[in-house]
Amino acid sequence: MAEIKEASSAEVGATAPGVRARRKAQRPQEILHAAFDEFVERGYTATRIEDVANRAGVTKGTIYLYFQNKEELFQDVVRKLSQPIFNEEQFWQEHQNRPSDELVRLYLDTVYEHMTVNPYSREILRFLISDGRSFPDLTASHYEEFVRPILTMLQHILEKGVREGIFRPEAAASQMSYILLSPALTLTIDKLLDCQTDLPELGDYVNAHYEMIMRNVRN
Amino acid sequence: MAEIKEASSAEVGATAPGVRARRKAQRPQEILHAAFDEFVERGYTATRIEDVANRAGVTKGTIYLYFQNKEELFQDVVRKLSQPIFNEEQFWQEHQNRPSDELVRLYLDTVYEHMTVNPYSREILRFLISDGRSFPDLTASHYEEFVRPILTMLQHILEKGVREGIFRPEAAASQMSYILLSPALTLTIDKLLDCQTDLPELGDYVNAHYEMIMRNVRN
Amino acid sequence: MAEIKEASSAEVGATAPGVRARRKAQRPQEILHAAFDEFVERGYTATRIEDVANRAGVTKGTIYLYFQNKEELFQDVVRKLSQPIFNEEQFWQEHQNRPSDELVRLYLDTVYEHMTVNPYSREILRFLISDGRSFPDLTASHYEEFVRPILTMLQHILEKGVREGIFRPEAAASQMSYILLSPALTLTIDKLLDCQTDLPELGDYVNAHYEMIMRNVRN
Amino acid sequence: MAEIKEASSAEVGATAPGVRARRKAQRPQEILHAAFDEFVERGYTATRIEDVANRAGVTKGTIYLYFQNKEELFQDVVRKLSQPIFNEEQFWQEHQNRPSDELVRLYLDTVYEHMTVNPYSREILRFLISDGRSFPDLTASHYEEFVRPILTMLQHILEKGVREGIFRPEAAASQMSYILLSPALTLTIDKLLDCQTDLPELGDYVNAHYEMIMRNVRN
DNA sequence: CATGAATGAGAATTCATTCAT
DNA sequence: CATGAATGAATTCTCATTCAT
Repeated sequence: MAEIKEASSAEVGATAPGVRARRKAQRPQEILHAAFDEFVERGYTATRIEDVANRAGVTKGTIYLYFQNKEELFQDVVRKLSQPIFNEEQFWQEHQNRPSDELVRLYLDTVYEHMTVNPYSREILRFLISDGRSFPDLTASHYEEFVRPILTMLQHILEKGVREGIFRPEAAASQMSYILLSPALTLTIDKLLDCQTDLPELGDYVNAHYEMIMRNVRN
Repeated sequence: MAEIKEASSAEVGATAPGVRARRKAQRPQEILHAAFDEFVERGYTATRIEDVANRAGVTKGTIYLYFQNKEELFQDVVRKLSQPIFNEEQFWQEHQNRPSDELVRLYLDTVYEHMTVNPYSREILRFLISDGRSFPDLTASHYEEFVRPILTMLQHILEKGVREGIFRPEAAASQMSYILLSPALTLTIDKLLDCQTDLPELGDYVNAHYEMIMRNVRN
Repeated sequence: MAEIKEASSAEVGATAPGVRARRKAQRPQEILHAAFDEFVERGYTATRIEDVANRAGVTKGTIYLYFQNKEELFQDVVRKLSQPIFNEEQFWQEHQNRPSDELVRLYLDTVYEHMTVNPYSREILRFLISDGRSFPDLTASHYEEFVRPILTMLQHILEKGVREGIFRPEAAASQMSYILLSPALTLTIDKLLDCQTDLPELGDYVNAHYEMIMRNVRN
Repeated sequence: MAEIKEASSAEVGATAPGVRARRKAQRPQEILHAAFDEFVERGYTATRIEDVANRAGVTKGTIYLYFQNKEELFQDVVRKLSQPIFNEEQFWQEHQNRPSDELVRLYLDTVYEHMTVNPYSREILRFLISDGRSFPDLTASHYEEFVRPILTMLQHILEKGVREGIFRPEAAASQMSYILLSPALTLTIDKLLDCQTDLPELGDYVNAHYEMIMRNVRN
């Protein structure tokens, strides 16, 4: 989490006119992160605004200067702290001319790297599973903006492989990317449950996942 | 839910001494189901005991005749409404002499049938993702009693296939069953999020899942 | 306390026609004693009817067969378990012709003996101090029936001593018995507070009390 | 009660920064007094936090800004509203060179004056008799801080009289002060019970008490 | 802008009392 | 008579939200 907070501070710090203004400009971010942490620890309903305020180093009233109410705060946490894994355009540019099986590997590495480094996606998934029914639009838009692109990206790689003839035609069937990505979700849920499942090393797991995909898509 | 209520009435109905006794015997089940429904709709923290009571057709006080407090009620919901998918022994007896690939198919059909017919496992997963950190033992024991057996069952089928030479030796590697079962979990989470993902028919999905497994385990 | 419970059982036991009837006849007494014990341990408000019932070996409903409600139960405990220390007439008959100073000693011994053997007076005093304002008539009538006679008895002894010329005339002044009996009340309060005051042996205390009286009343 | 409230305002009033701060500084005292009054009227258990709040002119929630819970409130009432009768050092300074019998009289006058003017000691005794068993440390520390010093003070006066030869040696025996002070406690209990005992004027009672003491301690 | 005292609508829990069996 | 399941009013305590300073 730290690296992200720092990233966001960095964005602001450089050109801000004074300490006061800098503080002020950061406030919403600081509050969002404090809220995120509290929501992770206690869940939405059990989190008290005052806890968020304390963690953010401000007082209750201040929260209400930046967020209408607790529900808005929650939704803003989900909306503003969600981070896309891929910029698809950039991915294609960076990896032009690579064979499709290598692209699958790069894709997978990126997905697991993101999951490893960054607790946001995982915990936001928890928020949506726990309290999403109270915020149906939020769930839908989060899915469209942050989940679907990941599936679409894989779909595009698979289609490329099919076009190139190294993947079998059925590899681009509609539900395929969905099924092929599943093991990553399984690992996520496992961490959310935090129960001692005896999983192997992450590296082995990624390899196994990669091989599973290949056996399904290769001609 | 229906089948459970009926089961419990059946146990008691015949020999119950009087109306009062019969009611008393059913109450805990009725309350558990009402609580389950409310927890599903609102989540643990946002559910009020009075809501549970109203849904169960009793008053607040009655809840406390049968459950110490809200936390115990929650834990009892998870413990008592969880249902094992397989009786492994019975599975083997019923399907003696079947070839391993057919067993995989039977296994998968059972898993998806269970998921379709019965909201308990799915919603209890939601409970544990949402509030499991407040009840760590609960999560652990639920995992051991209801989740691990499903993985173990698959593992045993895979091992049988390997022994018979129709599955490749790596099919019984430790993380394999974990990975191969993932698509079922994905579907579960999808339903928990209740967002309009454009999944195909369940039948097609199961077929795709089955084929994914076969491509990974066949020699 | 035991000896009193036994006393009351004994009264009934001998000639009762059957066990059932005997039980029934004892019920109110048993409930009163159970209630007394609970009130002593927890105080009036904090005592639950069910605790009383459990201690009496019956169920909640049964209490209401014998007592209108909790308030009545409390008042009956005070009224029916209060025990007079003296039967004044009997005292005079038994100790005819004794000199007055000896009567004072006999009187004092009786008072302290009663206090030692029997927790009722003390605890009923606690009840009245704690909750008497909710039952003003109760307090008044208890005072008249059980407290004033003790003071009057002493008053009469003092008057006798004055008549006989061995006590000075002022010994029979109106507030005198009140003041002279005070040390016994002090000891009672001390026990009610149950704080470790470093009082000497009871015997020494009674001697000191007796001497205090004598120094005040002797000519 | 008045004098205490005023005292606390005086401490703060002068330099307080604003109305809010001034209010905040007074609130705990105001609540303590309101709680005291309610506890006196209804007893600890029967007093509702809301009653205290209403009497203090605030709402329920406010009580909890200043006191953790009802038990703490009760204990703070006992601890913070208890007032020592004597500052022993000051007593000796003010009354240097007075004969011991005169000191006894001054002592007694102070005790009864305190009892007359100030309901705190009396009612706190009620609290401890009623509910002290739920707060054993409270009872013990109250005894040490507020009761024992009164007995010790008398003990010291008696010892001085013995040294000076005007009191007989036994006047300083350990239980003596305990016995000699008893009539004051009797009067206190009498007021707690609020039953119409036909006591004479307070002045006469104090005189009688004083004479009782003198007859016991004079050579 | 920021504060934090105050509010008051709830929510969990308890328990005297009733009444069908 | 006795039971004990059920009730529901009452009570403690919490916390999102407001607003005077």
